[in-house]
Amino acid sequence: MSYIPKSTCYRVTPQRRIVLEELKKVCTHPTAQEVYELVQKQDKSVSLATVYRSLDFLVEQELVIKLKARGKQARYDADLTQHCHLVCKKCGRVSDCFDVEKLKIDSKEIGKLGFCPCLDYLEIPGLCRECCGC
Amino acid sequence: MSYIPKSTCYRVTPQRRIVLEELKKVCTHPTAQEVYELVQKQDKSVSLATVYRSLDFLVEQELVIKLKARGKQARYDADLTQHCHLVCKKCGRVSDCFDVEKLKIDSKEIGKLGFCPCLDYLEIPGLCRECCGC
DNA sequence: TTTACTATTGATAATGATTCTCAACAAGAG
DNA sequence: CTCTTGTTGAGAATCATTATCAATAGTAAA
Ligand SMILES: [Mn+2]
Ligand SMILES: [Mn+2]
Ligand SMILES: [Zn+2]
Ligand SMILES: [Zn+2]
Repeated sequence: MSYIPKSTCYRVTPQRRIVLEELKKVCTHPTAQEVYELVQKQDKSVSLATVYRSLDFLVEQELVIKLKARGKQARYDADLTQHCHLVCKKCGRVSDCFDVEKLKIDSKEIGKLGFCPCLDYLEIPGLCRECCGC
Repeated sequence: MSYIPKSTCYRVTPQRRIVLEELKKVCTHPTAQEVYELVQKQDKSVSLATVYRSLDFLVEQELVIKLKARGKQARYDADLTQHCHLVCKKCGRVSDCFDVEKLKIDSKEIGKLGFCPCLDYLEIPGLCRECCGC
């Protein structure tokens, strides 16, 4: 009689697949607009709104990380290996820092302040090689 | 004959003074809108645009720090003693961490990656006491 | 297959924080 | 006072992101 809603897991659509695949190809931490341009090269019919929705979806599925960085546009990263980000305050470029040992942030000490840090989302502001004289 | 522009340093206007004074009173890292509401209690005639402009000005003068934090609105801090910020990913609250020794980020090691970090602008994402079960 | 239902999409409008425009005003130099 | 430039309030514009909505596509029951 009443229609029982199914478990609904057919969620890997062609659009979402393209977004994830294109994001995996690059290491530039592109903005949504930049992802859209990459996706367009694969399929002209995918809309910008769908790119935004796909990115949201992939972030929720924890297949993609969303970076706030500097600037107005968010940036995205499909590399899930633990690393943090070095964000240039001048040009906005985002580079990776995989050697997390270089960041000896003492989680336990911060924990005593009543705060559970997520260090894999850490964005360290500064100046990149090109923008920094030193 | 030609008018030589003066050194022009009469820049501490009443509006800017109120903005800075109100910001110094609080430790909540308010948004521009929240600063506007504080300023309104002192002087109803100050506009939101002026609050934005004053905050920009104070940031440029390095009297105020601008935080990107999570969320859409920027936050501001008039406390210039060296400290970093703990940003709750859930509720958005920003708290201070003055004991920078707790953050033993190795600037030299990061420097080897060709990046000059500004650790006094560091925002550490995580979960605050209220939002974290642990 | 046919039907019923729901998720997803493209196109487009709306939102909202921030920035810009501009005429009026304020203040310093002469 | 006069000239010039900085600052303001009011409101418009910008632009990244989100919401709306009708159309479509996928799924499962019958
Ligand atoms: Mn990365
Ligand atoms: Mn602070
Ligand atoms: Zn740079
Ligand atoms: Zn919280």
